Amino acid sequence: MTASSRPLSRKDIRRENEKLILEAAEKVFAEAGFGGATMQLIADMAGLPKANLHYYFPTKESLYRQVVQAIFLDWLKAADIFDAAPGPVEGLGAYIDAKMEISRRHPAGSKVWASEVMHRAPVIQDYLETTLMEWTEGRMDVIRRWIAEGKMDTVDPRHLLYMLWATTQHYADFGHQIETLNGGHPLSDAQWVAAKESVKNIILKGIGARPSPDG
Amino acid sequence: MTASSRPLSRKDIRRENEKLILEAAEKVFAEAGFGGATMQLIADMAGLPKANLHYYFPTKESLYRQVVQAIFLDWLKAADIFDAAPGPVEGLGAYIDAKMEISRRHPAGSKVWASEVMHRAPVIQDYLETTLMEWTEGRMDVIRRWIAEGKMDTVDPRHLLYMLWATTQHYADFGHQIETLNGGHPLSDAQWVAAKESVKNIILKGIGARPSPDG
DNA sequence: GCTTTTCCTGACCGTATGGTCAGGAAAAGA
DNA sequence: TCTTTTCCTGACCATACGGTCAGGAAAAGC
Repeated sequence: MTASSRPLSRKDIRRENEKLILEAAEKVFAEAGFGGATMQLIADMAGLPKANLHYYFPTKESLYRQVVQAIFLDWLKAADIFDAAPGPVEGLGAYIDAKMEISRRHPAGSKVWASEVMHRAPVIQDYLETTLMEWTEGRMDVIRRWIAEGKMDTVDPRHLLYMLWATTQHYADFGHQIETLNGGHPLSDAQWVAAKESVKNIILKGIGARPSPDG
Repeated sequence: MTASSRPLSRKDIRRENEKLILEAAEKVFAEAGFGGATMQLIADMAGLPKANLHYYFPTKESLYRQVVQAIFLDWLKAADIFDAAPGPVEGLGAYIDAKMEISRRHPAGSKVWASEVMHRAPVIQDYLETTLMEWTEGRMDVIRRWIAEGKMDTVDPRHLLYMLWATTQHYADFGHQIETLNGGHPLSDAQWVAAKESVKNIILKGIGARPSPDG
């Protein structure tokens, strides 16, 4: 038997409610944009009175900021695979898989990020200039190393990264368009596999990625 | 000497003001999203009183609808090159060039489109289901023909199209992020050329596109 | 010249929104 | 048990927004 009826401690309550609010906020911000989202709608979706939202998050901006930050951290984490890999086939392949999986499982987050950047990043500009900049430089170094080691063609690592981001996030950000062009149905499991394979095949072949010797 | 001081005819006035409003609206909708945009801001940017906007466009929705429609028609037109080409190298190459050029010259339009689709296309869903669907089917036929003629590898034409859209539009929709990662400077002419070449090289090689015999 | 149509706009209105607050409930701490 | 701290919320407020309208200016039509 679970402890379902045990009275929640203060910490539990706070954690639980913040989670409820952040999840609801992510969905509403993704569907309506920052300007179109309303605190009332987020409150309804979280099942809490509006005033309670303002108890945990003083302003709409502060709530939005936390949503965007959470997404950004998630993304950074998802790219750890990149470094450990012996070469582009494994590294970029796994990275594409991971980002496609995020697009599938977490499309709202991707949309919020896209919307934030499209609006000139009013809230996370400092992240772009520091954390993302450093992350990007590091990944470009990895790619340059692979090129120097003859594991792939000489390509501009920056534009390769942009292509990876663009293609994988497209399946979340433009998911509605893709769904419509799929006859109104969400992509099936098999179709997601096909999408991943298509992306990986074209890009890995496109950069002349050669499998590592000891596969 | 130009006819700068000639009194404008009714038609001229209407055309001129509608153009002013639509241009201002596209920018404001792109920067703030539909929900964040205000008629007052659009009016200020167009240099007209707010009530005058409502004279030409009865509601905010109707103005937004016209902005999105204009963008959509622009995009369709830009893809004519696609059909006439003898093979993927020329056809897809020219298509990538054209779409990259739109991303460079017309980024606001791309952002408005992206925002509309991300919000489940409340205004142009019918376009997605009819015009875009037909357009997509037609282009996939062309790609299948090229595959059948041995001019490129066997790839899923649908996901190839998505990759083309994603990659080219990324340079408009995420232009701010790209600019930030470029040290805060917009891409130079040379950098745009490099971007185009990178995209074309990777994708065309990735699909095994073979140049047409009579180049 | 006279009438009709189109263009223009300051002032106004109802509503919805982000945010506040007083006051109560209840867990934590002593 | 008593006090303190945290949690909770209905009612309220000021503002900003989309949209209206009456009435005037000025081309177009005759």
